[in-house]
Amino acid sequence: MANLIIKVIEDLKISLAQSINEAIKDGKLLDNKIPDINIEIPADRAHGELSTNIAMVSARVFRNSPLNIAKIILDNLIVDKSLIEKVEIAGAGFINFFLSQKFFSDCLLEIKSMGQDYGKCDYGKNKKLMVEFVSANPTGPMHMGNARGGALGDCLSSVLKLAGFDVFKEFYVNDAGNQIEKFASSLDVRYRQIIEGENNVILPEDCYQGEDIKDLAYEFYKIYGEKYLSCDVKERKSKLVEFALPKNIDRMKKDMKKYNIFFDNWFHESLLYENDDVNKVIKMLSDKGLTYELDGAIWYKATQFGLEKDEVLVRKNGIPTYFASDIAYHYNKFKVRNFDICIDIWGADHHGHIARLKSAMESLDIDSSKLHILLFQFVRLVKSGEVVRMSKRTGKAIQLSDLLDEVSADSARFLFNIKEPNTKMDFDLDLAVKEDSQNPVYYVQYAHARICSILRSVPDSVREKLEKGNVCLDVLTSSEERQLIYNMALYTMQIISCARDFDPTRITKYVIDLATDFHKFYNAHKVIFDDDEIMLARIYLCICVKIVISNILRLFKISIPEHM
RNA sequence: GCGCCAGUAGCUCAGCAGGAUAGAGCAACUGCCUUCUAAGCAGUAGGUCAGGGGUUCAAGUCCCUUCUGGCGUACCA
Repeated sequence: MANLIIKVIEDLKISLAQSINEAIKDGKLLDNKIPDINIEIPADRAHGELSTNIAMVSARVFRNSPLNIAKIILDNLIVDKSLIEKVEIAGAGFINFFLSQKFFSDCLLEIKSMGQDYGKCDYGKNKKLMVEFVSANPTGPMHMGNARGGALGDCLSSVLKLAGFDVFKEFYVNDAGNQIEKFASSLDVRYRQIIEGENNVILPEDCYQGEDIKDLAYEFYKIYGEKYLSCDVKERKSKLVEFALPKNIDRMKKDMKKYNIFFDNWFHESLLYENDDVNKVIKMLSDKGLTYELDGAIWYKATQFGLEKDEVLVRKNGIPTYFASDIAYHYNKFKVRNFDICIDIWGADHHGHIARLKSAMESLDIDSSKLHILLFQFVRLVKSGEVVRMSKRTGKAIQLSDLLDEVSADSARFLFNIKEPNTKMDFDLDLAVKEDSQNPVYYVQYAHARICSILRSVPDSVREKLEKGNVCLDVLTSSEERQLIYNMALYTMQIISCARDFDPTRITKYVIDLATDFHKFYNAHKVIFDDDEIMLARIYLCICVKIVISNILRLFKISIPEHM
């Protein structure tokens, strides 16, 4: 499945290494260790399609000038002339490679023959990987942060899958512990307020203040009336939670569906309590002498591992902390379900949790480097140049569902994947609903629709020739055509680099670039015109661009319009 | 105070494992549709890459430091 450009680069590295070894053998270069050979993509195509800085990097090792070293390497260098037509030394000692017309033609043949599979590779082969994302608290509605995390997590999962990983997507439902207790108390107060009057029952400050709690209590009241007013508090609370929690979880599932996100599993935190897993990991830590009791609480000796302070595992009220159950959860991911790599996507406000979780994992003999935490910074919603905090319609804090009422899932998924996760972002509502080129998702979709339009106007006679396969691609020599082909040639490498860095946002930028290359080509050249040979080649090129663009849109679950 | 993240054109941001002359879009100005979708393209103008040191053949990119902003520093999650 080796992709053409990747193969060319690998071969080139071998050739360069051979050439250098040859020169060492001949005494032309000092017999020292050769630095790693890097092949780069020059920013300026005047410098060729590929280049290496090996002569500069090795100047010190060989105690020679970069230009001399480059000359010596070039003297011995044997490359595949059918794919690399020119090699030159430039600048301070770069060695630049110019790819042949055959390479460009072969790229198109590869794309066309792989079709929907173009971009697939085995970079992550045999690696079982989990992406856990969104994992919104089920005590309330989902917010803008969940929207960003959701788009990032889902698209990252797709990229990793394409890169060959065995990907499992999970939503962690925090349906246990302290915040459920808080949820219960909040519901309880609201329920009693309905019956006894708002002024007669006070909502404590540490309860959830949101309107959604009131709504849930009211729904409960509509069904059961005052039935649970006089019963035991504990029973009332548990009835309220039993009623409200599934409703919230259902709503999250609906929101996710609307957002085109489907999880392989919704993992309930409560399961860790039912199976006593939380107590088990606490006991494991205790058995290693890593816990102690103070003020009625059980603490983890985090300071023993260089962290700032020790952390509570079990509160004095007996309820384990989020930290404790998260240790159990990650123990489950690695030691029970045997994932090789786990990626957690968190809002940046959780970053303080990383060090202690990793520390606890190491204490449980789990290699914490297998856990990657992807942090994303906060999102602000902006409309008409102003920050929007509340929904005008409902008067409540902006929720994910409000966003999706205004903005298409296509637009939201794309725009949340434009900015690198670890930078703050303003989500521009005006831009997101705009159906023109300013909205990058339309810009890309438009390129696809344009191609479809061209393909629709291909004359039947030409279509027949195309199907017979009599296409000579060597006539695609203009700078626009070459740029377009070369960019498509790099797609698989882009996928690998995104998978390596766990960053889906580069693919978004890549497809925008590709769309630009296509629009430029479109304006510079006519596809349907009187020269059959060139027409056939350009149609073939268009088909390939359509393949790559639609592969990416499909990857990100964004619609692929044929007309716009 | 300490820790994490950020600071690039008037605005919003790219800059992919340090590479060649720092790039887009928006806003401003100028062109390109009797010809495959102008939701497009070409051009002009716009910069002390927050400041200062350092490492390197080469620094927006790495290190140190100062300044500015966000977040964290709970028996919240």
